[in-house]
Formats: sequence, C-alpha cells, structure tokens
Amino acid sequence: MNLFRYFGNHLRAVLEDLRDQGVLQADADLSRVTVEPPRDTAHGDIATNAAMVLAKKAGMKPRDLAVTIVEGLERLDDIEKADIAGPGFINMTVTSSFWSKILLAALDPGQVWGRSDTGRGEKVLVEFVSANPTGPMHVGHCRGAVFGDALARLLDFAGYDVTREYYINDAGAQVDVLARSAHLRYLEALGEEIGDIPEGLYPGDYLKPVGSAAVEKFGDRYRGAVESEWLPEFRDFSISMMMDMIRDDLEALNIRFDSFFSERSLKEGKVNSIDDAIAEMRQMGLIYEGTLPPPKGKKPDDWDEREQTLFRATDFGDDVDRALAKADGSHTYFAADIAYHRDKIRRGFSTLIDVLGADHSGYVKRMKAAVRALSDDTVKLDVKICQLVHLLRGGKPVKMSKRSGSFITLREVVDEVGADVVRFIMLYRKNDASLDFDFDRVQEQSKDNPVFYVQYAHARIHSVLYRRLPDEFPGLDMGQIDPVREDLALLDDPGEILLIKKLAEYPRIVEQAANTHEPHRIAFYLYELASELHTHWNRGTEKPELRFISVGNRKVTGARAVLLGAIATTIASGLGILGVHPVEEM
RNA sequence: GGUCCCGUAGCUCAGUUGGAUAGAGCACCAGAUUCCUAAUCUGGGGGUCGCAGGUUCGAAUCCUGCCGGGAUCACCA
Repeated sequence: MNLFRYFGNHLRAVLEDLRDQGVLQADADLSRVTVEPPRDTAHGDIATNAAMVLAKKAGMKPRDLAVTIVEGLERLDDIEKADIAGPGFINMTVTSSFWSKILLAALDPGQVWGRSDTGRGEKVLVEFVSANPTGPMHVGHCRGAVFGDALARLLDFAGYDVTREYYINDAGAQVDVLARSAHLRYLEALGEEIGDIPEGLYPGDYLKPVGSAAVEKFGDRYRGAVESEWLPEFRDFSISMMMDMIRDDLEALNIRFDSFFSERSLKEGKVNSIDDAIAEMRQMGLIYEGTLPPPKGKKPDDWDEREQTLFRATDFGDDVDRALAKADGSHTYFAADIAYHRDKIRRGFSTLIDVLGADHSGYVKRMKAAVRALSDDTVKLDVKICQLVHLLRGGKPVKMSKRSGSFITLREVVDEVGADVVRFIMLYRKNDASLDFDFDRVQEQSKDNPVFYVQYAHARIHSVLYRRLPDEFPGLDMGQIDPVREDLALLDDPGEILLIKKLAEYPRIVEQAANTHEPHRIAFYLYELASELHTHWNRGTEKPELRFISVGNRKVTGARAVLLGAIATTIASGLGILGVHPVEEM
C-alpha cells in the first residue's frame, strides 16, 4: 500500500466533487497537485499543494479554496484532521488506527511489500557493462555493472518488464589484437620462446590459459601458419574464453544477464543490419554526403578534411552531424551502434537505458538523436553516465597503470571486500557524481560505514525475533507471530509511530527511484530507516518500558514484534533491490 | 574553444522532479552501558545552496549569462 497514493485518491475524489459542484473549473488541471510528506513532521503526515495550484483558475484565494477542500477531506474516516498552513498548504493528520494498516500491508503474505505496478509491464531494456571482451573486468567497469544491475532490479520491482543485455564489442580491431595476443601465448604453450610481448599486443597473464587451451583444441596445427589461416579461429576462441571469464567476474558480483548481443552478429546475419539500417535512414532522408568542420578551437594536427557519410544528428538535438563510415569505407562504431539500437527498438522496448562510463559522455547526444530518428520519437532512451571511482587505501590514492598491465581487476576488489560492500558503496551515491572508494573505510565496522550500519540494524532485529524466552513467554516464537492476531493499537509510543511512518514511505521511495532511474534513493532510505531503528532501540536504555521485549507483557511484546518484522522486511526488500544480502548475524 | 556532468556546513554527500524554518554522516565539544548487540545512541556549535539576473503565490531545484572543477571532442571502441 502506497500511503500517498491512497490519500491522493481520496483527495482526487474530493476535488472531482468540487469540480462537479462548479467550485473548480471543468478543465482544472489536477496533474500539478502533489501529495507528499511535509518537510517538517510537526505539520502532520501528509501535505498537499492542491489549493495553491488550483486557486488562481478557480478565481479564489488559496486559503479560501483550502477551507473548502478541507471540509471534504475531513469527512474521510482515515483522516483525523486537516489544517491549512502558510500560503495554502493543507496538512493532514492520519488517524492512529490507520498506521496499523501499514504494518499489516508490510507483512501481508498475499502481496509483496513495496512492489509497485507503476511500470505497467512496459518493456525496458537495460544495457550495461558491455566491456570489451579482451580481458578481465577491471575496477572501472565495476560501478556501471552494479548500477545497471540494481537499476534493473529496481525497475522489475516497480512493475516493468526488464531485460538486461550485454553488448559484446567483438567486431573491432581490438579483437584482432586479442587473437594475435592469444596466438602468441599459444606458441608459448607449445614451448616456443616468445620473449617480451611486443608493443601493441595485450601483455596480461590472463591470456596464458587461453594459449594452453588453444593447444588442447588445435594441437600444433597453427604453429608457423600464416595469420589469415588462424586469425578467425583464434578470435572466436579467445572471445569466447574472455566472455566466460567476464561472466564469472560478474557472477562474483551477483550479476547475471538475460541476453548477450554480439556486435559481429549485426554484420553476419542474412542481411547486414548495419547496411540495412543505413539504407533505411538514407531513404528517410537522414543521411547525406558532406564534410564536417574541424572541432572548434582545437584543430587536430592531422585533420583531414574529406567527404563523409553523415547522419543528420543536428536535426535531432546533436551538435554536429556524425560520421557513419571511416576513411577506408568500413562502418564506424557509431554506425554499428545505430543498427544495434534499431534492433532494440524493433524488439518492442518502449524504454531503452544505456549505462555508460564517464568517458562516453560525449556519446549521449548522438545516440539519443539516433533513437529519436529511428523510432520517430516514440522510444525513450535514457543514458546513465557513471562517473569515475577513485580507489583509495587509508585515504591515499591507489596507483594504477593500465599500460603496464598492472590494473586492478574487479575480481580483486570483490575478493578483498566482498560483493555486498562493493555493491552498497557504489550505490550510495548518485551515478553522475564521482565516488571515493576507500578499501579501509568500507570495511570498517562502524556507523562511518553505511553498509555496516544498515546490515547491523537488520541483524539487531533478527537477534530479538529469534530470541527464545522460555521463562517469560513459554512457547512464544517471535519470528512466527501472526500480525492480524496482535493488538497493534498498543504501538502508540511516539518513537514507534515514527518508525511506522518511515516504513510507510517505502513504496513511494521505490516509485520515485524507479521513475528517476536512481537506485541510490533506496540506499539512502535504508540508511535513514536503520538510523530510526537504532535511535528507538537506544530509547530502551533509559526507558526500559520501551524495549521491544516487554517483560511480563505478552501483548505489547507481540505488537512490537510485528513492528520489528515489518522493519526487517523493508530492509531486506530494499537491500534486495540493491542486490545486497541482508545478514542476520554480524 | 564546443559539449556533458559537478559546485549545498571545515570534509564526504542527501535534498521528495517548484513548497513551509535547507538536512545527514565525518571531524570538533559535552554526555549515556546493572539494559533486547555501546558495532549503538543523546545534545551542541557550524550555511550568501559558486556568482548575477529572470520566470511566480513560492527557486538549492526551472531559464539565461558568467566563475571554478572533472570528463570528452571527425577518422578508435
């Protein structure tokens, strides 16, 4: 149950009544009316701006209109009172009995708490990671991987039909380099002395197993053979091994894909989809032959002005038109990506999400332009750029040099701190802000560390719910309490009410996070919820009567167990969206 | 030089798609443990929301122009 939607519907009914009575204009715009928690909880439980938004058109002062709306609202059973404040806000206070409904909803076995149908089954494709299949995942891929996966989980939870896809860049020159590097390792595995890895090939040791595997597969058939004979075989073979390795790395982070889409498949089908896409766009008048101006202010030394095949990206919001063919006539990466996105559109997705690294920020406009052009603006493309992660150890930057091959792999990070920590920290920040990841800090067991803090709240609840008290309450299993049989009206302490109110926000947070494609909102909410729990927990230090286990009072203890159960359910649910495991013991 | 992102407390960051007196954590200061986990909690000080205009009942939030930081800039992927 979404509290704000619930009362939003109430409010809407009241406003429609007023419209029928002629108080509001027949065409009054109700879409700007919001129903949300007031900033200051002292104002009440729910606030609406309805009177302020609608007053002008109704020819009334906001406060006068508010009086009329309040009359309607106060007729509702769940509303204790409605006040008018400031320029015309209406603050509603919910009856205390209403809060019990929240707890019952949270623990209702017939529905999933927090799940939303806001997505209405709409098909969404989340493309993320898409790292080149030329080596293991390194730490730079980590954030996008976690972000994309959490976003997919979030959208799924919010009622979208989500597909997670990995685009394999297996068609460019880099996979030929991979094949040559693997071939060299193959010769090495055959016992040849290969010396230093030549400039331009991948030096990493991770290719040694590929070399050995190639010996098993091919024998010495390709020793001394000309490159044109072995290159295609070695390319396919090593890409496949690299993808296996990448899948393993992702698995370690608790990430799985629904689909892997090969760039090469665009060219190798019955029809070449890249040519086909270009032909289609040409027919639509989206393509011309022309020359581009050099970049303003910074003319590259080797600027070669020539005629190119160009997409009219500027007609769709881009800054310049974009080249589809290289000097040698082959397709640009962008051309392939256009064909790929056309394929996504044709598969019937109504929303596309691309999760990219910061180095692709310059790519956003052209891709949006392409999707607009190809879908006649019917398909939305949202590009989420994940900014850089700065690795630190004890506050000092961790040095990395990709050139020497000594970069830090994703697997090393996961092995050191654990997938749950990596995931939570990466999600405890907006995707478009850069992030510091300090190996020491993220493993601290203190409130300094948000992962720990939230996990600890869950473990604390677990310690109560699974406590056996044979002397106090023989036969009572707090983890098995049936909420509908408890007297929830006993939860009347202000601290308890605050906790329930915090719980009540959860469904709304889920919807907001899903609508904005911002999973970090879930992480921050969980931190706040954990904080409220710890606060209330410690009230029991000075006031023993507030402890969750109320000695000698089975009814109060039962009601509080329901509250704890609802909080634990919410924490576990939110962590589930983030792909983090709730722990029961620390 | 163009484009995109960022700029909020000493530091790291939230900020409910335009709402009321702008919030957390860290750090600093002062406190709480016969008690369900003190791995926690309570209180305190700390702000020109980068700057200047504009839009309106109302702006940290939207628009324009500046300033500062980062990423990126035909033909690589």
